[in-house]
Amino acid sequence: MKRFISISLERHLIDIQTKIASSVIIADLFSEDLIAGVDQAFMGDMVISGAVTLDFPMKIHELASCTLATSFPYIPGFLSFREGPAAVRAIKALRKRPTLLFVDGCGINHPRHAGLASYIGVVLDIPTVGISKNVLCGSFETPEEVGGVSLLVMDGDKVGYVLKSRKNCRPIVVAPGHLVSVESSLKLVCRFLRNHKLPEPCRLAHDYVRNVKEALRAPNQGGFS
DNA sequence: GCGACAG
DNA sequence: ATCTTGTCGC
Repeated sequence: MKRFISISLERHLIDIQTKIASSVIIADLFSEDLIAGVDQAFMGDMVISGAVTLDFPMKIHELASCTLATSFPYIPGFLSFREGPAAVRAIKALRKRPTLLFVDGCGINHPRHAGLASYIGVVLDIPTVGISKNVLCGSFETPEEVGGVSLLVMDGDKVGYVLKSRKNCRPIVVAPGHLVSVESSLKLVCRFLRNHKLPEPCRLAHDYVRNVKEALRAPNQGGFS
């Protein structure tokens, strides 16, 4: 395999992640007043982030997006430096600040306990939960039954869960990002599951960012020009 | 040393 | 993540 960044830059980024991790608080200090989800898409050398806030019946309340030039390659363990900046700006663009944010990516279930969800949570000081479709690190047993859950462990510590959220779908990984306990991260995800593999905040943010991307690729094809 | 490796 | 049609299973 090839190196994408220098040893010195990697060391610097690891320092940043170590600081992020030291700022992370794993405890229930959140409210469910305004739930939100954020997700990113790529088009050429652009990163597009879409943030959505939800209303009571889990419907979209507000949308905001941010498109930036991609400034960092994808390197496992360093995703926050690639997607974090755009995500932070998309969330800041929301008129109402979320009180709980669902992020597509790892939380404390990360080599340095500083995944994208933790990064966004600390930078914005907003409670976050990380949801990923694949395991980056940690050991676990694969749940087979729908609704089945197993602990995700790292060095003897519980850092999250692997959840079989829907039939015929691979299990998803859930972990706290910031200001949410390990137990609550799972309860929250289960509470916002609605017959899909991913919880509504993530699914709606994903749909939204895909629409933003399509609109950028085909300007004026949405009518009213 | 070898393999794994969020999106 | 992204490139992509049909297709198998609920």
